This record gives sequence, structure tokens and C-alpha cells, in this order.
Amino acid sequence: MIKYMEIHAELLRRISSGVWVIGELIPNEIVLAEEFSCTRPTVSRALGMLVDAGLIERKKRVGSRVMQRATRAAVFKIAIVRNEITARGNSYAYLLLERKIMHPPAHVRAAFGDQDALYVKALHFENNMPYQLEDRWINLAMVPQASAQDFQIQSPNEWLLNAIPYSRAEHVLRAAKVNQKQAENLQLAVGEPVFIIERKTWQEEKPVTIVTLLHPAHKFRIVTQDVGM
Amino acid sequence: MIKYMEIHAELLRRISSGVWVIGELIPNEIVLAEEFSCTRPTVSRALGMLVDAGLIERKKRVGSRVMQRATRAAVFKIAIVRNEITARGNSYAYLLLERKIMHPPAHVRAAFGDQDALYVKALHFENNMPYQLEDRWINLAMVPQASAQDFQIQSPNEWLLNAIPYSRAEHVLRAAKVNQKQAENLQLAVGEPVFIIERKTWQEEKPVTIVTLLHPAHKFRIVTQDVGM
DNA sequence: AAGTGGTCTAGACCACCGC
DNA sequence: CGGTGGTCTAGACCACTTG
Repeated sequence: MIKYMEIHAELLRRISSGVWVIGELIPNEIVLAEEFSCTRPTVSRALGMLVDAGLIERKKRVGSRVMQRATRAAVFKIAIVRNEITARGNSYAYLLLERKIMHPPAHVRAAFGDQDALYVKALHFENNMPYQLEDRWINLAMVPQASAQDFQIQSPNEWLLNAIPYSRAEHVLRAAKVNQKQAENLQLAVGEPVFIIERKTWQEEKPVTIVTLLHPAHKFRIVTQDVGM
Repeated sequence: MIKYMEIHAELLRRISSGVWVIGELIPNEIVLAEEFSCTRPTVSRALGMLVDAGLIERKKRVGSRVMQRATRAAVFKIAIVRNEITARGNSYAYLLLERKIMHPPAHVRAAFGDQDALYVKALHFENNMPYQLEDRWINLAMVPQASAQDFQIQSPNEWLLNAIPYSRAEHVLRAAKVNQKQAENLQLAVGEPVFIIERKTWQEEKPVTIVTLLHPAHKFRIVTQDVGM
């Protein structure tokens, strides 16, 4: 129904089915506009989407060509842990383990600067079994109102989402063996594998929080989808 | 310089800094067009980008409002393993372990149908240490020319990227302990953690290949970035 | 110089949906 | 009914890059 989407879909088909070969110039925008009985800006919009997806390259005075795909981009969504669990129809529970304002370790100071920060450790349960161990530092220079929160009922995760609704984040995903302390919290044997998400969050380029999320490996997975195709 | 990007950046700032509150209607497009001294389609384009990023909701007859962010979307890129390793300045090596046309297990038959498929197992080395164990099924109904490939020199990963350049994929990311056989291949002790990527690939809705990629946990991580902000 | 992309304007038409 | 968004057209101007 929407013209630029139709055009985009058809061009996508021509690329993925090999009608247009990698490295080859595709017809210019005027020709495509005639073919699809529309104006050039409409074709241009469809081509722009293909550029965003990394499928073609457009060059003035030269034309557009199908690109060699060097990397595959995938996207995944991270929900609030409470919603993730209840969406599966399971019961959710939360337990605060520790909350303290103190001098943070070097890797946190590197982001926040050399000042005290709020440390919070908490557990999230699915069907009364530990699902996620949350280990978090909060930058009090950015979120001073956090020092008035006790985090007994509401997890820092959810509280922060309301206090700092929109922020930029970077994640590191990795696997490891649990150490002694983590194993006790997660009710695992020492050395069992965990899936770890490390997240750093900024608001307007200033660091807000650094969190490490540990999940028992057998209970956690991330599912993604290609972007663009 | 580009007007709709400027407008997008400014609107983003107003959302992330809290000038516009969650749930609140933002000025309508005509008002914004006047403010930014442009026409309505230009404003509309900037708003469209905010919708794509999941930051606002637009409703006809009502207006646009800042949305409560329920999930965080992150994107990561997966490069060809050879490029990933050489980009770090390290040496890359490849070794074929097994190649056989045979009747696949149930989870592969569920995707490919009940027919023989090509199984390939191979190792990718970084600085002469195992980095990735590739365990792959190839759908010969989709890629019959794969049966003529011996995969002694070129990995199925790279070969497929040329044979089927553009395809849709889904990934599952998880962690686990290595079993006996995998541990031997990866030169790990049994029970060590591995980071696993499972990828299914389609071309025009038809399954092409199913692959499991195992990485020693201490050598592998995925780094992502937020989309939209 | 000329052909290609990239963007914007001005205006239009329509769909949706609350009143 | 009328106000909001969503899209498209027709035309324009400019930037870039090759010849």
C-alpha cells in the first residue's frame, strides 16, 4: 500500500534473489521512478532504506551499486526483567541484597570520576528460583535523588527507567564461570556457566549507571533478528 | 546540515533531557514546521525516525506523544570470523574436521524437511589457538552446488556468503558448559564455559543453513550499541 | 560540463478517529 | 465534521564526482 515500502520490498527481492549482482550498478533513480510510476524522491526514499540496511552504496555522479556484505547486523530487545518473566507467565520476585554509598573500583571511577557512588546488589527470581543477579553502580552526580531510594521494593533497574527515561546504552555480552560468592547468590555450584550482560548508560554523554547482570546459563538466552532483510 | 537530521537531534534532546515528559503530547507538525522554518513533510520525516526508534507514538487526529520505553533495543554486528581475527592483528587459521552428506537430526529436519543434508564441522584458530568451533548443516535443496565443495581451504561460512550473498538470519545467543567432544576440539577442560551463537539462515523464506558456533568464553564477547539514541 | 544522488518546498489528497 | 498524521507529486536547487 505504501509506495516506498513496496519499492523497497521489490528492490530487496532483486538483491537477495541475485537479479542484481554484487558490485553491479543498479538502474538510476529516474529509470526506477519511471518503472514504478512515481517520482524520484519516492524512489530515493526506498534506496535510502537499503543504504541504512547496508545493502547498497550510493555515489553521486556514479550511481548505486549492490555492496558486498562484510558483516551481518542483528538486533535484540532487552525488557525489564520483571516484564520478561511475567510475559512468560511465570512468577516474579525481587530481593535487595546490598545497598551502600562508597568509593567505587577503578573501572567505575574511570567512567564516573573519582567520587563516591551508590552500589546496589539485588536478585530477581523466576518461579522462586534465582534468574538474574544485578550488580550496579549509580552515578550520584547524575542521579542524586537515588540516594533517597532504599530499593527494598522497587529494583534500581525499574526506578532508573523512570528517573532517567531515555538514555544511550552500550552492552557487552559474554559467558563465564560463577565465582564462589555469585554461586551462593544464584544457588549454583561453583564453576557453573553464567551469561553476563554488562551495560553502561549515558544521558547526554554523561555516565548514569554501570550494571552487571548475571544469569544461570541454562535459564537464559537472547534471540535476535537480522536488520534490513 | 541536513534539516531533518537537525530537527531529529533537537527533538531527541527534548525527549532525553525531559523537556517533553512521557505521555505528554508534543506540538503538532504544523507548529514544529513553523518553529524550524521548514515544511511539514520535513518535520514528519524527523518524527518518523523517532517512531522507528520507539521513542514517540503518532496518532491521527490526536497527535504525537512521548512513549514509555518498555524495552531497549541493541544492535551488534557479526563479521566473518577470519576478518574479525585479522582485524585484531592476530593470525587466522582454518581446519576442516568433518564433511559428510547424511540424514540430519530432528531439529534440522524440522527446518529442511526429511532429506539428506550436508554436515560440516570445522575449527577457526586465532594465534594458533582454537577460537571458534563451527558445526553446520547445509540445505542441499537450496544450495546443491555445496555438494561439489570440499571446504578444505575455504570455510563453509565464507563460501556460503558468496553463494547466497543476501539472506535473512535469526540468532540465539547463550552460554553452556562444553561437553567431552567439544572440549577436545577447542582444547578446553570438560565443563569450561563456552559462548554459543546459533544461526538459522533463510533466502526468500526457504532455509539455507543452520550453524552452531562455539567460542571459549574467556576469548569471546559481543559489544553492542543502542539503536535510536 | 554534465549526470548522478540528496534534500527541500509547496501543495495536495487521503485515512483515521474523536467529537 | 474537522483536525491530525502520512504520503505522494512536481519541481527545484545543490553537491559531488567523473570526464
